[in-house]
Amino acid sequence: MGRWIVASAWPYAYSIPHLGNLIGAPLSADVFARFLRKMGEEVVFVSGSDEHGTPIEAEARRRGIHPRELTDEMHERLRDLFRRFGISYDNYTRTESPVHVDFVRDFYSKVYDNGYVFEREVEQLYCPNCRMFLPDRFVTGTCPYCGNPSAYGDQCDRCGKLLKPTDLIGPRCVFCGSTPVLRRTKHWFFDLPRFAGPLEDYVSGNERLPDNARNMSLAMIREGLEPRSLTRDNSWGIPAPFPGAEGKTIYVWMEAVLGYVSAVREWAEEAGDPAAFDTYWKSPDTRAVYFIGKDNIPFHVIILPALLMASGEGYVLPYNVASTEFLMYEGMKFSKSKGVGIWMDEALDLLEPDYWRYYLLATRPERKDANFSWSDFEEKINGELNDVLGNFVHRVLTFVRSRFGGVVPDGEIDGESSETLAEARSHAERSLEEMKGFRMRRSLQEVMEVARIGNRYLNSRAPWDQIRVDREAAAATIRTAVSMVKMLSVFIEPFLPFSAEKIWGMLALDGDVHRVTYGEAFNPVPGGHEIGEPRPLFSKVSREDLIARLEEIRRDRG
RNA sequence: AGCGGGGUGGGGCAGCCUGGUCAGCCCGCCGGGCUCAUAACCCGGAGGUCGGUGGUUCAAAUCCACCCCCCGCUACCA
Repeated sequence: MGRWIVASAWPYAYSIPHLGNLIGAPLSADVFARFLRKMGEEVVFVSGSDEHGTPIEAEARRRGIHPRELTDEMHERLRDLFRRFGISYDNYTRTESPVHVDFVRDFYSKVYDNGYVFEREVEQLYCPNCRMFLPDRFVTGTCPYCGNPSAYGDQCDRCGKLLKPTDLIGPRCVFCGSTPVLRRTKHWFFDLPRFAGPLEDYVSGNERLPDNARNMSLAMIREGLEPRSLTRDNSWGIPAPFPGAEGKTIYVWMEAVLGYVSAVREWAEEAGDPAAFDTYWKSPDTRAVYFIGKDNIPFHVIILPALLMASGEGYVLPYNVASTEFLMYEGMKFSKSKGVGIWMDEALDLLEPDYWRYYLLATRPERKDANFSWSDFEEKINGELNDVLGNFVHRVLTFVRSRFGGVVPDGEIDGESSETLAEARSHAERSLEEMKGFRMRRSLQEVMEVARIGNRYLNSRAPWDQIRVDREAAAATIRTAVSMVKMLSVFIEPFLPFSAEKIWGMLALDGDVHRVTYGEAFNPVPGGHEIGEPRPLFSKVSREDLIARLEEIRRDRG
């Protein structure tokens, strides 16, 4: 039996995640965590709201409220949305959690004591009106290369040139439009370059890392790492613990990544078993898996491991960083400002979560960017989720009701039937192999294959004919088919937990489908067992209706 | 610009690492079957020579070189 930390990227507590964010981290992580639990592994699945940083501080200032008021509300909304999507966190916490704050301060004290932090004076743009230093991204002006009047201090979105904020012609504060001035300030830096060697060994030695993550990281290491600033002049954040750093806070990124660690500590303490923290984070055989979008690779493959090393605490390095490519929306990038995409709250207003879970997992951007399109959505939901899976379950269960009075007949499973069960089983088992390799789309496909086999089997056995001439044979067919439905409910559970629960309920089986292990899935349903009332699991969707309703929802919300 | 990923029948993808048994899967299309089921399910068929060129090899979608096209990333936004 193994022990796993499943970590999902922390959403920034500023806006609702869209479907691309959902599949990239929380949903993928959830499927994996549920899979591990069914494998009988020890799992702790954590994430939380990332609530510090300039955007939130600036927004709070604009509204004249304390940032915490903003993040209190957003944290609750996020927690609620994840719950409604069935994301089975063991701990969904936040960076304002006292456990996290203490952990971060303690962690960086150790890194400091170990000699990996140094201070340096830098010049940075400062907005006298907002009375705050401006990160590069928050300075706007005219691009010196292409003349784009709304280039940002880090990059011009039109010509793609990388910029420094001081390159901009006519720089302005993005919040108030004032002209920023250069000011000197002191910052504390993490001496990342000193970990180049160990990092290179770690990255090149971890052959599980996806190609994109490994290659990108190795290239960065070889090009030369630079020290990373650990502090900011923001007031909203975790106070830096370094001597002389009063008034400085820890840079959000360098702090929020530690949430993976602190969230496990908090979970262990709340469970009344503080020692479990060390068991998870400090046992060399614990496997820590991170689910992130590809834009987060450098932070998880380079900076996080370096920080963990620098602490000297013996924390386990990432076993894998399961990064996904991006999801596009009708061929365009998701964009809140342009209204391109679908957001988690809207999705739940349109359909039950398993519809989204199915589509997103079947379309998961694993090796290249994938595209959400309504026509594809309609096709997959109607043709696969509804017609293949939903209809198979329904036709089997209604047959038990109408021909056997709702009682699974005590048919002896014959040769053909046991061959079919074996075939179904081999696909089910293959789905587990795919999952171990983080190929969730194929894993899901293999589970769906069980339903396809079931449909084929029913057609070839034709129990509606059998029952007129050979009730025994019909009984065998139906008991076999019911057993396949059971197999399906267990194997589909990580992907579609709500539907799995419905199927399990209609089968009226004992226990909890979320806890039952894969091994149990293969035990045939005994003859004489009475099932519940079958109800269709899904219904077909119409993209015109959905699009129209989405527009309605947006109108209502203003 | 550098780096990474991708280009396979009408659409969406797998196969490529470990060359031959690979041209596969889902959808769509055409034809047929069935009627237990949510006009669902099942069977058969047409359709691709695997972005281009050149090479390695007895043999290449699969290895090598060069070229073309699409997308993304490039670290102090989170």
